[in-house]
Amino acid sequence: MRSEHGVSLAYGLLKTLGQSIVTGEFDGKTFPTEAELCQHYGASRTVMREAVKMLSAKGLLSSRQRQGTRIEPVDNWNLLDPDVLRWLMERPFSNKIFREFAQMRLAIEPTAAALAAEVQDKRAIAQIRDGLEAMIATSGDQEAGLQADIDFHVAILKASGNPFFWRLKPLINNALQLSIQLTNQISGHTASIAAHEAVLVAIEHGDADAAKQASEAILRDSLKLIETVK
Amino acid sequence: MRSEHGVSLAYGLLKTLGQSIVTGEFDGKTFPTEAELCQHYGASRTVMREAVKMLSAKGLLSSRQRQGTRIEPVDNWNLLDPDVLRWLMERPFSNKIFREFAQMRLAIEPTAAALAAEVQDKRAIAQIRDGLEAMIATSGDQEAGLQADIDFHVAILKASGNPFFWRLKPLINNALQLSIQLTNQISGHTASIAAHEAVLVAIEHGDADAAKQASEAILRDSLKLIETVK
DNA sequence: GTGGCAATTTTATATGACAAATTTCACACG
DNA sequence: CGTGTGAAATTTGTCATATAAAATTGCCAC
Repeated sequence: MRSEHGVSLAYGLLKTLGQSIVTGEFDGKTFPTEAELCQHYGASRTVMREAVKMLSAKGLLSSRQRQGTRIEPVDNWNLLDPDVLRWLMERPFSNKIFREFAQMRLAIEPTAAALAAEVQDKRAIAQIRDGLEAMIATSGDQEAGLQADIDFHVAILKASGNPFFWRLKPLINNALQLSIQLTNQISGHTASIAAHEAVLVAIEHGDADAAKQASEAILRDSLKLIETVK
Repeated sequence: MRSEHGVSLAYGLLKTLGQSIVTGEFDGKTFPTEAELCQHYGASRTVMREAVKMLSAKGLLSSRQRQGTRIEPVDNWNLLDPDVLRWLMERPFSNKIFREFAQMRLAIEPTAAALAAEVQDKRAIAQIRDGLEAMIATSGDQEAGLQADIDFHVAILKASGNPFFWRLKPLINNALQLSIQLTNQISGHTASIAAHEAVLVAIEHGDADAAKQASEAILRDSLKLIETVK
């Protein structure tokens, strides 16, 4: 999806610069001027400015005439932007942010599951079931199993009917895809098919409380797993 | 904060175009080409492209050579970007999104309050108290009272120690500031000072469960208020 | 030393030119 | 009549250069 993002110079610079910023490559130094950036990366001012503007839109940079471009305080970075979160999670020693993200999921997904039980969006619920069945079917294949796990969780967000929950899809996608590097295992999904099924059944039965409990159980487990990683 | 965003041409176009997109001004029509946009808004290609790139960074647009620029499906809009959410809430008939946002707060803030009770960040807790006291002190002044209410809630997010929660600050700021237009009243904060105090006290006592319950009570009330608006 | 003016630095904007990608269209050929 | 092939057209992507505007720095007069 959106493969063109990788190819154009502007999007390439977006990624390169974004990663450099979050990994702290510019810490201490003053951020380069446009001219220096162009020189360093061999790009024209046009594309460099477009990249800087995109990073500004994500809260990482800000520019002012005569003063130059600065890296914004981390508090202003838009953590909830898929690119930003991905860059943060890709860098070494990212345990902390994985843990914090898991904690946020723990706040959101059980509520989403409860809502899904109330809303009863049949099509979306069918997608949750598809995810679960794919998890079962792919219990051998790690790669496909992870994707099925992801599909299951994001389908619940969709079934909640709330677009704010649904919008976490790309974040969860990134986080779970990358979490393997951290835990060296597929978030234990094969072990927890029963737990996942409990969520689905509760949603299908319209039992909001049970759905919430079951979802919470899954996430507490995965949070526990992440917390074992030092 | 960031006053320059209002003045420069690029940021002006960002806002104008962003609002036009979310209010559906381009629905049905094909999105204009760069040349047409420049013509229409009297801007140079340089700034127009920078504005389009920023909107692309927020998920509203995407461009491809020869094919032109298109508005992305709503599902791809980054709802969790402060600008995008603000544009959506500013448009007429935005009840739905206010309700959905309140629902998300209901998932997050009680968890944040519980975490705050556990973490015991003294400085952040002091800010929660500051917010509450400002709410009491400003019970006459609507404007200041709202700001105090906002400060109270975002201070809890900060006290949770989780940057994902903390990142909701600008969203909540926007939402509460704008909610007056919707409900024609200051989210009933004067009436609920006791409820707010209950949250603070629970956090100070390190009682996570009580903090969660009390926070949930406040948010259920404000959600109820929003739901009365047709 | 102090106020103000001038020089300097850096981003902001404008314009023109060409490159690259992708669709459209016409034409030749079977 | 279909079909593929290549040329033309369209639109964004990239580059280079010039000028404007803002804000800092420094100098100079008083």
